[in-house]
Amino acid sequence: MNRLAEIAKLAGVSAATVSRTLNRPELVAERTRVRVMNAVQATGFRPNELARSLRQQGSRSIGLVVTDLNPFHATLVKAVQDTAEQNDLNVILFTSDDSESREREALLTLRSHMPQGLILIPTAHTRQHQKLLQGLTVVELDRESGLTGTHTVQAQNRQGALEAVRHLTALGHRNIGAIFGQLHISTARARFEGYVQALQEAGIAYDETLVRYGNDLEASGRAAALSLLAEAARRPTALFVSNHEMTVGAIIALRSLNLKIPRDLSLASFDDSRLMLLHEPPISVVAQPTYELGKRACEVLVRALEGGEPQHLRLEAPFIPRGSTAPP
Amino acid sequence: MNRLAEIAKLAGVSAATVSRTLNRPELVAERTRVRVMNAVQATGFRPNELARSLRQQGSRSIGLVVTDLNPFHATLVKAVQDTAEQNDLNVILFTSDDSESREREALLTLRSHMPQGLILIPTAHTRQHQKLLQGLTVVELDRESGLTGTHTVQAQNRQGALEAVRHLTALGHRNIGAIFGQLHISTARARFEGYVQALQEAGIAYDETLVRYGNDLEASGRAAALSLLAEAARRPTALFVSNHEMTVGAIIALRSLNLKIPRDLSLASFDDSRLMLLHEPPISVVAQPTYELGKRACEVLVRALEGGEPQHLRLEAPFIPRGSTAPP
DNA sequence: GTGAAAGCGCTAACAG
DNA sequence: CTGTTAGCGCTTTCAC
Repeated sequence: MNRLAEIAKLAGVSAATVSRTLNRPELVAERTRVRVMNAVQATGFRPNELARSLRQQGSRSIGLVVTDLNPFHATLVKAVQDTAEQNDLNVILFTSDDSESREREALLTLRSHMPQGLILIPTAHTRQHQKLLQGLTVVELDRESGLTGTHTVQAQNRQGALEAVRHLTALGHRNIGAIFGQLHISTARARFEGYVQALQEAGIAYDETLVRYGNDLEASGRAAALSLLAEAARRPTALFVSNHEMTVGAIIALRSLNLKIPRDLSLASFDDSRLMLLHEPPISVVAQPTYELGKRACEVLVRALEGGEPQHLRLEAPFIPRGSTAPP
Repeated sequence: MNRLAEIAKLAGVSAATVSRTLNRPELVAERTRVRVMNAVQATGFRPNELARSLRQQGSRSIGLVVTDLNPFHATLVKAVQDTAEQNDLNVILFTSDDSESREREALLTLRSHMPQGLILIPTAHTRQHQKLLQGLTVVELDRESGLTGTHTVQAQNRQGALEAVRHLTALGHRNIGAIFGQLHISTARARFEGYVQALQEAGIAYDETLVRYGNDLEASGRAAALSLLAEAARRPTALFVSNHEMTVGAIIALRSLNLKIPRDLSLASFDDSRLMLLHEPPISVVAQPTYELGKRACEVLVRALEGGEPQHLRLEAPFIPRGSTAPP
């Protein structure tokens, strides 16, 4: 006997009535409703979500695919999770590690769970997985893949980078090194454009020997910083690093070279954290509203599920000058 | 027509045969198998997990309930996630925030998804949720609740704290302040015991005015440190903080009091991170093998699902002395 | 080695 | 307002 039928027997009604009481109580007579609810309370009954989702052709779950699980992503996940819970949704989490196969696997697995929708940090491979997104409400978070029909929630990456590098040029820096992610990732591209624009505004020629590209992980930031400081024809007096993990790598590199911030090199970076704040000196950063990004992504998804046009949110990412940036 | 039936038609067999081909290919003739697999490949078919789980009375999912989602937990989650994926399991994530209602909600929701098992960071309320764990294979991670029949995977908390405080006494400290979590949490209790033992070994009387208790979050560490340094009858010359977030809070407190580490106060803490490593001076820590903890928890769960005695793993948490600890 | 049929636990039409 | 019935997509007997 299934659980629902048990309750039904206990309350002396049919299974359908129990189901109705739980899902559309207004259709049930008060007397009956009370009787059923008592039985439900007494047994601690919860309908089987699998059966319910199967029957309803859709679950109360949403997918969340992140590219990694560093502190930035953890905050995003927490925000999505909290917001989902408020909307009676639960989250199936995947990590793609920016890998094509893991992303595909995540999307395939997700689909087989009949999710309501999907919040996704897209990767370079997302476009080729377009078919797997068919029929799903998709919110792209943090980055954008260029796919049409999806919603997007991201920071004002270009503007943030622009302000950071403007700050450096205003301090008098002319040789400004920079480390970005791969330029086919929208965030890296936007931050790169902000960097270039700030140079232009200051009348500084763009010099490709001052720029390196990593993969957003710490090790690549370290390698990029070492390469930049060892090889650059003109040694930079300031460094702009476009994500948190690579900044950590850069800081480690600077220490190994025994360079003092900001005396030997000014450092400005993307993504605030307590590490950046407690560093000596504190690091000047572009502060993305991380929790807010995740929260809004989930809210956009919820609204989208109720129907509506694609939404495209861009949250402000203010630059916060701190002790790591000084005149050359 | 359901998807399975579609494949069946395409391959000219019955639905049952398609199902067999996917799940128990050895029962199917080679010729048929090839034909079915071709149809599956061609269409990119994935069986509906909901239907499958319902029919099989069990899903391929495991629950993961963490108390928070700070960097420590993020690493645990990633480890569990990675290991689960290798075992063809997927993870349903919940955050309890150490709250009774959120933990109960998580367990109720989880049950309705027919999970294989559960990895759980227990809270003070887990014991009263014992009924909700009935029939589930449970691995307690990081902490232990005292429930019987569960598996446990945790660090050697007492030993770690013991070594840290021994280090402080060896340096000559006699007034050693300490900040712990609530003592009914097993990790806090074990670390407290390590602290007390180290004092005993050094012939130092335990002084309760030197001890504070927080809730494992940053703000409480800050408050505890301020209280300790402002009010303690004998001002401590060293401070042991028993978790990462509270250590961050303590560091902030020390700065606000303009106390220099280790000149004015030695600091030793629990949980390594890049923040601790890059802090100036680097913080001496008890380094839990965080990723390993999550990985082993998942491995224990997988093994437990195949049957077997309750396992109780305790991983070493070595103390790493760094620049934040010095003679008084 | 394969197909027909039943059923996992639930919800939605349809009667009454 | 409530009960009966069918069926979501799959797997698993049970025959053949």
